[in-house]
Amino acid sequence: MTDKVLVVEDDIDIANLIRVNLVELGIEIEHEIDGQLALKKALDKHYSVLLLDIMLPGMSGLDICRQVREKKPEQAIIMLTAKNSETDRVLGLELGADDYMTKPFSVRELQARVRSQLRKVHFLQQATQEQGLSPEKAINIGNLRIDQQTHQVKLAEQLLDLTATEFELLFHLASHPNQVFSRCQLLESVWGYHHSGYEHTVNSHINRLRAKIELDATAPRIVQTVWGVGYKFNPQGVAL
Amino acid sequence: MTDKVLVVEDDIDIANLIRVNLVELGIEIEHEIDGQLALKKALDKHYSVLLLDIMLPGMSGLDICRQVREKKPEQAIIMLTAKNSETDRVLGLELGADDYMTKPFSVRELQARVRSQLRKVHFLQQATQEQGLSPEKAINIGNLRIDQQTHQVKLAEQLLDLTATEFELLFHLASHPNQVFSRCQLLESVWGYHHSGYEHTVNSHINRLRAKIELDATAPRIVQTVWGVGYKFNPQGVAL
DNA sequence: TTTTGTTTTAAACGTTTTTTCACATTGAGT
DNA sequence: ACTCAATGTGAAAAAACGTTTAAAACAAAA
Repeated sequence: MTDKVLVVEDDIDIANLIRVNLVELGIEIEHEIDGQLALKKALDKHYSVLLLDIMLPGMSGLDICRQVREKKPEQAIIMLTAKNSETDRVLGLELGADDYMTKPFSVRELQARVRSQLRKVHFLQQATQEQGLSPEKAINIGNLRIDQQTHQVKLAEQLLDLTATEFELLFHLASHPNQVFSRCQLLESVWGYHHSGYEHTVNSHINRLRAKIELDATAPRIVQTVWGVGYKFNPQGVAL
Repeated sequence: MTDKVLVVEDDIDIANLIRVNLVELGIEIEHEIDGQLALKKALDKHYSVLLLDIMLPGMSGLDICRQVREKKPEQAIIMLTAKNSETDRVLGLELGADDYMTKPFSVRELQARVRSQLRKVHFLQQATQEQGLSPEKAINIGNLRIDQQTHQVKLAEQLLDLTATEFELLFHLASHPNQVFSRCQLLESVWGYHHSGYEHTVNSHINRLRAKIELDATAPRIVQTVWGVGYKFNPQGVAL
């Protein structure tokens, strides 16, 4: 069964960002701007996960969260807010949210958190229905294995010691073999949208990543440069 | 989405005034005093809007405006000046500023103008995103395949090694089979408007492109010359 | 706080691409 | 065939880009 997620968010840009990146995971999206309408939908229909912005026209995300929680105690809810204030966070969790993301969030964070909720939901369903399966998300290409669960990377049975950023970078590139990403795109998907940092930073990380995964860092076969464009993951570089 | 605005202004008081009143709108601010550094930032990083004072140490705001506009045609720019002279205003707009404010300005005016630019930016982003939902990412004509995702070009299953410019040139021509483009038009669409260079450059690139894709570069069948007019892509040249 | 490790920024350096230019060639009109 | 202007060619200069290294900023842990 394809999971369905209700996104309640008034910023069209963020909503689209979420849509694109969840659809990529094979998740169906419904988008609602108005708080009141969203509440109605959330109560009437079935969604695997609710993604609620806190600041909304019509009704606060916190209100929606509380009312949904009353009627549907098992509903998975992730709160979403621009504020970074601790009070909101605490309040959100107290009102029954299962998780919380502060904007700006990276695409990977978004996917990870939603996936985490889906796993929980599926586990519950499995427990009650005594059936079901939850696919583990790990990348296996050639002799490269990237496991996001354990955050481990193995190349030819050799465990690599990557930092968090290096891992995300490699994971994102490897998730889209052969696709070229500009430094700007990488900043958006790995660091988070509208991340303000120099594109130069990407070079630095690519450099260190290569030092760890390439046999010969001066002639990269796995993470390759596309001149004047960006970087790409070359699956042939890890072919068995 | 939190928008970020770069304020380039050497008067600390004004800079603070701007900061306070834009933060109030939920906008993130970066402040830069020196013109040269500001230009670097503006080119390397991403900002929703640039607020440029004209009189600056290091480099004039007009120069910054011009140079940013060349590299980032879509960047929203608001010029800022103490002078009330019409010439500056005209000059600023000619150099590609989107809006103009003369000091002293009211807080309401500041907020209104910035918000107006943000609206435009968001609208554009939304428009391009929607357009990008069903993107013609790859071109397939005869035995020629051009893939934007991977930035790869295959001719008769043979992978061609094109530079970024060569790729764009071929892509643009192939996107409009049989349509003749003048060198000037090509400069505009491939290099970008406001490009200051000789039309002769196009010849050079066509030349190198032909050397790579044509069987016989002296008798081009794919990228053909239309005497006295320009160049065109001939689909018959790659027919199966 | 100190220490350690990571991330970001900056600068120096080497490479590739782009541009430019001089000259050769081609095509249209006479 | 001749001439003129448009186009093609190839090589050198200039610019753009990418890598590397080191240092600074930052954050986490001891």
